[in-house]
Amino acid sequence: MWQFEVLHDFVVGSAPNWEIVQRGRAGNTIDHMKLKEFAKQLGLSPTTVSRALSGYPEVSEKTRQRVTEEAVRLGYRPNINAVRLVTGRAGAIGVVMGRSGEFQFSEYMSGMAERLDSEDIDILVSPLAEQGGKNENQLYSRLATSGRVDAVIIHSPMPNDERITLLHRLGMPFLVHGRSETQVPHAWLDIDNEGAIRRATSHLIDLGHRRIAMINGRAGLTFSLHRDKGYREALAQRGIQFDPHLVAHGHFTDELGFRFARSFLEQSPRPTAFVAGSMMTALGVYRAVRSFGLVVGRDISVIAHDDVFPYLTADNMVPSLSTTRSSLRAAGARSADLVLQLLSGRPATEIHELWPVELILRESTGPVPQAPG
Amino acid sequence: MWQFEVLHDFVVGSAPNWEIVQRGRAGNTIDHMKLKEFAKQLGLSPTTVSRALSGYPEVSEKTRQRVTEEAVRLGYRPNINAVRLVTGRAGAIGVVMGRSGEFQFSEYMSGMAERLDSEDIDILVSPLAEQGGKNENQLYSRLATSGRVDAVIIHSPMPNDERITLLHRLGMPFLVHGRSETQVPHAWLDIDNEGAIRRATSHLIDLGHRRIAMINGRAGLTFSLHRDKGYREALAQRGIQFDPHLVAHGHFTDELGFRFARSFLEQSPRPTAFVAGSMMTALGVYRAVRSFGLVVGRDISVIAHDDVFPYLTADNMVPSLSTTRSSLRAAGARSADLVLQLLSGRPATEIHELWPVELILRESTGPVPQAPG
DNA sequence: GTAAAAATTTAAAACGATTTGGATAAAGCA
DNA sequence: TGCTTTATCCAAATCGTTTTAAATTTTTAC
Repeated sequence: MWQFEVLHDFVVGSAPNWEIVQRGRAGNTIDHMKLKEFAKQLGLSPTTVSRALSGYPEVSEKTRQRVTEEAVRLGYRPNINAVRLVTGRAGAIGVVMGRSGEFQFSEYMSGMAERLDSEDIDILVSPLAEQGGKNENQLYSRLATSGRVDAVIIHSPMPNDERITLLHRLGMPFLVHGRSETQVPHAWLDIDNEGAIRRATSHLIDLGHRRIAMINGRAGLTFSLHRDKGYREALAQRGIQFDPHLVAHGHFTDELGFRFARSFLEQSPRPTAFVAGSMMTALGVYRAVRSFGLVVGRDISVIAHDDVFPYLTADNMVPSLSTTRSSLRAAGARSADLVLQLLSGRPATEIHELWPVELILRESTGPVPQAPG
Repeated sequence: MWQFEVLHDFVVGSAPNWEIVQRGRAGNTIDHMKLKEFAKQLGLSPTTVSRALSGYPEVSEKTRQRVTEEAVRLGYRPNINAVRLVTGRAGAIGVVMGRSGEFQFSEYMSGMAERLDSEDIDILVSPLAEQGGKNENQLYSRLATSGRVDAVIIHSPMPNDERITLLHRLGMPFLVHGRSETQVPHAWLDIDNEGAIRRATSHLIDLGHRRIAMINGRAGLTFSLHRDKGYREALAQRGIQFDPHLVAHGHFTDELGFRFARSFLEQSPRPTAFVAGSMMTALGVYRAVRSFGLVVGRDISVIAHDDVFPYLTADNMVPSLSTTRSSLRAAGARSADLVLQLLSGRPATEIHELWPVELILRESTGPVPQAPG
């Protein structure tokens, strides 16, 4: 065994709060041209200028042309905070980031950013970092009533998600990334987790596997339930008895993938195939399989769900990993799109989108070995 | 070889822009109590109430007590957009998210969120997604002048980073996560990349390694240069000739880790040790080493830099991975802290923080094998 | 050529807070 | 007590837009 040596600890200091430094109007050093001034330079009234820039019809095309051109030339841009105050719009979509800091998060966000690039809308990541039920509700409530966002995106919903009821009651538009069974009408975008896992499981059964282990997401979340359902359906269709000892729930980490996989492989007879919840989980499963002196793709088949990350691809694993695949980035982009539709008045009840999931077979899946165990 | 089968494609529709639906004051369904109303209920003037809530000294403690209590009871909260307009503060810190969507991003953000939880400040992720130099400047400029943020955080700086000059010129407070060599004074928080890699490399040399390959970050970025410097220094100290054929630059993906490592291992004599830029890179390196029928920790030593991710840990790799380690989450939290200090008036020139990096030795590093090549 | 209709433009009133510059009440001092 | 100082509180101005309601100009219709 090698030496375990810690040479340094890093130092994290503390700091004073953001105190009031100077009273009086603060603001940035940058001083913009104001509407009044700009209008005067154009020889127009502020009203006309405002309308011209906002694209209202009461202004002649010739004037609008001139106004927009001059705005660029003189560098006039409306003060966003004044606009927000008077219109009541915030120009931002809220996303709540949990303390756990999921690695999927940035991929989804990046997709959103891609779509919002052309709009004048920001993403507000709200540091509502508390965990757990009650407090979390309070925090969503604060976000919704804070006036900082025009809409909110809810992630990882549960079948009966209080956040949905809450936001609906508060009249805050929101999109659920995932699904819920609440009666409350709500817009959602989800991938077909049930179908994906059903197909993956069926395929494994087709290959002769009978003991198929399933490493699912956190218990209680809708997508975990859907995946569970798909898994059970596939088994039931082929008359295979469901075995609760072959199912586990938890965060998508390599650590849990490893631990769960190991505990499954210790069983006798051991499973001959795994359905893994994420790429990280799959890494753990691969490691566990190897630690038993077994070979993925020959002794043990593995299918994992892949959200398509640029930094970790199924094709590159050894052996290459069979996956159910759906682009999280695309989902992020489309989510942003749907939120914009929501804000432009499309009723939430019309916004339901279920994406099919690809099943891509690679080297990690194969026929069940002749003499298992 | 297994079948490669695509069963479905997902469908991404398009959508109309966020058009003007109804004119007239929009706003949310939620109608808050207003200051005037609230003040009247208390029998006080708006001025006093405002001051009481903002913590100014001109109000008696007794009154302040009453005001804050009643505010909670009656649910009064100042309209944030009115506050923003009048104070000129935005109550948000801006972060620009590149189109590439680094996996490290969410960990850093999560750290920021942790620190900002107690403050009334948001993180604004600006969908300034364009790539490349010129355009990116424009986009930073827009963010800085938009009035949407009070400060900006710059990531992955270059030694002579235009963004720094730009933000300084615009008078927008900012913190550099990383370092730069610009003359422009600026606040920064960085880890000691040079020292970390110097130490890692030295350690490998101590173990007898002479051909040490280095998979670095993207070329031109300050931290890549620092790491390069540390690497070269370590070699120079021991009189080992620097070999440019043993150095590569690129994004931190398993793919590049694999490809670079393979190309190095094809050389003769081949390297006996690797310094890898990130955990993902390390995954690729492990894979490449195995693909040559070699064993990490015996034939080939590997040290990688670890930003401490909850979902992928060095201890769990097989063999466990020796790392230079520094918590990105902690850096995020501290960054938020420093930005708050900056906003409260602490001069940028005083805010320079260099964090030492741990070197943690595990199983992936060992003495150079007797008959290499 | 004039009246009515349509197309432009505008002055002034919001939006909801903070801050200025005073006013009032309470406390301190001779 | 009377005067000054200090501790509280307040009315009105301000932040920079959008929107209302009304005024002007231009076009159309007869």
